Amino acid sequence: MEESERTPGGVVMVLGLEDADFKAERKGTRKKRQREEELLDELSDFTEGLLLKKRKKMKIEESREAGPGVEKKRKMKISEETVLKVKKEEDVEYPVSVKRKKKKEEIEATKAMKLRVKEERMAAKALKIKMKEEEEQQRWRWWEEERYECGIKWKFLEHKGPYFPPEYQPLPDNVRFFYNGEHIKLSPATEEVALFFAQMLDHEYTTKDVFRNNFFKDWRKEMTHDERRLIVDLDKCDFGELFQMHKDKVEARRNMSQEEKQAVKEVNQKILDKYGYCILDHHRERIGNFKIEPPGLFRGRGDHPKQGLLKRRIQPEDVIINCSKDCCIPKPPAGHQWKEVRHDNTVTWLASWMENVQGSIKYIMLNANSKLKGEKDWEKYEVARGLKTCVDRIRSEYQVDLKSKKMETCQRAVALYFIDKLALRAGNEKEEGETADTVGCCSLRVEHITLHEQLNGDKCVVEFDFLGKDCIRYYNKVPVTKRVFKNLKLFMENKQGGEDLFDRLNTTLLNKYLSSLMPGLTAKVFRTYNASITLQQQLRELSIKSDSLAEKLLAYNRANRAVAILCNHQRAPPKTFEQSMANLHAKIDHRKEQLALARSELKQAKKEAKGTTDDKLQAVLERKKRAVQRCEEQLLRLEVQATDREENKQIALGTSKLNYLDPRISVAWCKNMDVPLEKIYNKTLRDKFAWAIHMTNPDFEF
DNA sequence: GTGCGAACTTAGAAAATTTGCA
DNA sequence: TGCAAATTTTCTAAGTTCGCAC
Repeated sequence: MEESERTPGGVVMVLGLEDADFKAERKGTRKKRQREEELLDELSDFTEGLLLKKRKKMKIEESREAGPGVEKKRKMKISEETVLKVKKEEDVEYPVSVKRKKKKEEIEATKAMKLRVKEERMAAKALKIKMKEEEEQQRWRWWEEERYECGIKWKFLEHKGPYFPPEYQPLPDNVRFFYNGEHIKLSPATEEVALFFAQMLDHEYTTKDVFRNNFFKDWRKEMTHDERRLIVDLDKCDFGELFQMHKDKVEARRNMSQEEKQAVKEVNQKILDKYGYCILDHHRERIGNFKIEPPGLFRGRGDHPKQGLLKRRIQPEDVIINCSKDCCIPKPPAGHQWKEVRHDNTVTWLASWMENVQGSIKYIMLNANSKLKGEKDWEKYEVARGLKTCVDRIRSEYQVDLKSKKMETCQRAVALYFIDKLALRAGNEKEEGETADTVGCCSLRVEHITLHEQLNGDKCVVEFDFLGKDCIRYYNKVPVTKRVFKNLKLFMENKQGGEDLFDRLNTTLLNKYLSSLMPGLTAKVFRTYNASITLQQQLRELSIKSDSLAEKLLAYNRANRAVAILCNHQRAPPKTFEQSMANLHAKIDHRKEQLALARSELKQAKKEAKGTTDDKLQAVLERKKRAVQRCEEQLLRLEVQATDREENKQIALGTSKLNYLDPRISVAWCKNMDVPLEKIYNKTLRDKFAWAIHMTNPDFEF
């Protein structure tokens, strides 16, 4: 929901008026409004840094004065629009008999209305600026405060406990389950789990044997004695009516009226207001995941041996609460008790419970924009920057170690070479049969690499092919040094495909060695370092200050993409990709035609205006020039968009932006390139990286 | 030294919401 | 205005790292 809409009373009214007037303006209005808002945001951003709490009022005045360029631009735009509109109205031919007086009155009335609209719009904008300022002032600038002593995460923590999903509501009688063609009324517990399966019938999971078998095994555990005796074959189960009911519900939700949607929104907002925030050291902080995970079927990725098992419903009796001793302890739901209430300020979680499928602990933690997460994030990038100062030394050291006679040292050097060069993950050992078979660097097996003395003109090429985190395939052909190649041959000698490539190495040993080279250095720091340094280098290479905004953004995305490729951040190509690409190309063709037309009209106008000083003809000429320019810009934007989208087909940019790229590089780039930060960071990212936005100068270097 | 649990970060999919266009 | 596409947010699985117990 828009911030301004959330405010009760006046704001809604003002915005409502504005909207009504905009409707009257018809086509292109939304774009205009957006452009105006962008200008407004620019103005607001420009002033934000100047504001101080105590001088708020005075500063608002100052800020208006501080941005004359922007203000001028905005004013020019508005007056331009007014001129255009009046012009348009003037173009309308009135019957000769129409009284001039009436026309004059109408023009006056229109002018007055426009003035009113303008004033209202200005008022709404001023309010928006004010709200943004207030939000900024309310922001906890934790990065300006002193840090707590080692290990202490907070001194006061209060919250309402987690939000529990609603209890199961049994199916209505007209939704029936059939076994072997016969209608069976299931007990509530059996029915609930049946519905978990039915809801997934349009998902590939329910076609997989492992998923089906696991589900059936766990489902039978929920059945009554009689049900268990009767239902012995999943293939004889007919969930059709349950599935249909689910589909109908989804459809109904999609087709809800505006009022119904609003009502749902309000309910969710209330839940968020109550459970979604906590008080941490006198500041209200947003909680990241305040809801207990609802029961369902386990969706392990790839060939996960446990997919389909029942994730059982979590009760308050399973939940440990963590908060201050002296706070208002959260109350468990009526008739229930917490498993435990503890007061451990050396950890950041608010609540935790043990999950039944993998036996791991789940936590309720703070949002990424919180102090606790932000401080850690900042620290992460500082450690990565620290690596920059000693990476040359470390690299020469592992080059030397590649020649070591000691197998352990030699393997460590090759592994580190891969981690550094290819940004591979550390690769912990995993328990067989508990998870999908995925690997990282240290857990690579002989079967995951193929050595080529020669490949496509390159010497000493290593071909990698393995499943990494989330079962994402890593496939790469990399030329390596002769020494690395020779070592790999040695490591693979007399080994079967299923054996470990680095049999003398694990992540503990590797990280122990790394931490001896630099405090805080672990394998994953190399990923952060290489990602950030790549972004910085690519931005320097690709961006040109005189480029258009669209071209600058393409350069940024390309730099971002280089990192995503390095880190192997993939996504499934969108299902509608081909179609949407075709649509975009059709649009480009259409725009090209328009441009050709605009150009020929301009040519004609030039011809007509040549040698005359006729104001009307000159005005037409100017208009045609503008039209051509507009068309050219739009075409360029579309073409850039097409390139960007094509290059991005299977690559996920978000992960690196969120987790690997030092935000200060991006902030500094925006400042240097005069690119509004909003173009590359959405609201969530701006919130998460508030610390970086606040502290970064244009000359920042990673 | 090693096995394991706890705590935390990183990840893509799916759902929800917003935007753009005819 | 309604639909489709794009973007953002939510969800939770799947990693990494660290410290403790034996």
